[in-house]
Amino acid sequence: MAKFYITTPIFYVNDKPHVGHAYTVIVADVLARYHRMRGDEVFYLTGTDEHGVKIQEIAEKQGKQPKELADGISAKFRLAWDTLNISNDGFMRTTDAHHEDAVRYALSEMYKQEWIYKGSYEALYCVGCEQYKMKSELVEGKCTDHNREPEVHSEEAYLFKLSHFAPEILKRIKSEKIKILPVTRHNEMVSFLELEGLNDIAISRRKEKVAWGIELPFDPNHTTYVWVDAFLNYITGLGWPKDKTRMEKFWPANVQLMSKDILRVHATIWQAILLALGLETSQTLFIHGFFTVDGQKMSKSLGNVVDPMEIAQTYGADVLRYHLMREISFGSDGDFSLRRLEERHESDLANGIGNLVARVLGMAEKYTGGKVPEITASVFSNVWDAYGSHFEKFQPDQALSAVWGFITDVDKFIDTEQPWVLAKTDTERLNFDLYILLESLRHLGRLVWPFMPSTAEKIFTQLGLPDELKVGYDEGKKWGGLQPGTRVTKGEGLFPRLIPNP
RNA sequence: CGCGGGGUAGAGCAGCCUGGCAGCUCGCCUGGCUCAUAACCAGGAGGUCGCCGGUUCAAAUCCGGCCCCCGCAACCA
Repeated sequence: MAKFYITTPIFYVNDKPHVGHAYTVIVADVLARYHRMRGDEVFYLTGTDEHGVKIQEIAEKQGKQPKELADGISAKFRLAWDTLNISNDGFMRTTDAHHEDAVRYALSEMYKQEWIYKGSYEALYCVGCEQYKMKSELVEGKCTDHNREPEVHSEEAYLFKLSHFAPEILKRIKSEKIKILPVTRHNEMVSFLELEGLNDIAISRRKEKVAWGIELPFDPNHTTYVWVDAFLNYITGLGWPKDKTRMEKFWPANVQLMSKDILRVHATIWQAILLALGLETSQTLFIHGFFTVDGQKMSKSLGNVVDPMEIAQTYGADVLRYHLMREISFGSDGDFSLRRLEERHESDLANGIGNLVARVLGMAEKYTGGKVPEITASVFSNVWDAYGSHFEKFQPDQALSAVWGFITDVDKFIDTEQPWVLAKTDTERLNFDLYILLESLRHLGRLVWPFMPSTAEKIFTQLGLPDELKVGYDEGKKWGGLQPGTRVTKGEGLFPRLIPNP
């Protein structure tokens, strides 16, 4: 039995989840469920990143302790993922005690081996604000509030010997030992490393500056900065360093999903930390794009941030899952639009899968009293081959396309066979066709399960197959799994139209 | 010369890596069917694949140049 370990980034708890977070988590969920369906032993990890000066500041503004703030937002993420039916096996919080212990352990180890050394860090201090600034907060090198260049303060810090690992990392990326997908991202990283290389980076801040963080075990005046803390979740989530069996079974991760903005740090700093700790590097980094909303950048100031909870509550989790997986070509940027979501709901879900299921079960009730006929037969080309190969190539959107092609084939079959005529003229052929149709719905349920788990379960219920998910992958994709005599019932429509036609 | 993505039918997108009849969804037109959530099926109209040049028997696809749009600029998925 193969293992499959998949991770999403851990999300920063400065605000509640938005549709971009949801997208990453849904993609990971679809891949995780697909591998579970195949019978692989799966571990799916997500979580929240909770330390740092920003959290400290937001908490102060709200008159809260940082931990209190983090608890609240972290809970919102978990609730959102429950609502979206995300099947993660672990949820890491960087404030979990065993994570903090592990981070201290990692820091000590790296310090002992001199991968971490004392040096200095150049901080930018704006006298006007009386605050340190990030490079990203400056416009043309100036503080936006005071229109002046910040002073450069040199500050004691601990540095990580990232530069040492650059050649090895480049080698591994080139040889695809660390595989970066899609190809354009691989090329991007290779040229970045070849042209610019890597400098050592500061991994600590003075405690008076960033109090909300994990103290360095070898210097209580410093807390560790985001890198060591956040990245380690990918292995502390497996119980590292204590739980050796789980670590040995699942590490290295088969797929680490992320969006393009954090590729660089994952392909460099994170891999270097692993090397420094004597661990295997990641197998695959899969990079997806960003969303715009109705063609515009999603931002708080524009007020167009999409809340996945609202969408799920209005339309249903499966509708959002389907839409995101189908609409966005996996790996590239995409646009999120409610109008498109509603369009897809009507055409693909209501008219497509919803109508087909109702159509077939309606006929079964009408013509055979809801009993699966005694005849078994197959006519459709094997949709499973295309489906599986798309998944192997990390193209879940293509896999979905193949499933919808299958739906069209079944609709076509009904039109060609005209069961409503056969009902009057040829009972044997009618039964033959009905078996094919009902069995097709069983396959449809299985195909759709990784994407839309609730919908799949509804289909199985209507087909009288409560235990269908317990059937193994190879067994389940064979034709003829539906037993003659099974009692089927046309239940509630899967996706009632939002706008009934006149 | 900072990095990257994009410009393909009225709208939204795929195809480009690995050249070989330009494809999908929505919308529109015509026809069929009546089992189904007025759903389904067939046929059709609609595109100088941003512009210019090159390579090639053959270019949306490869190469060079230009124009326009959009992100990012080592913690916003």
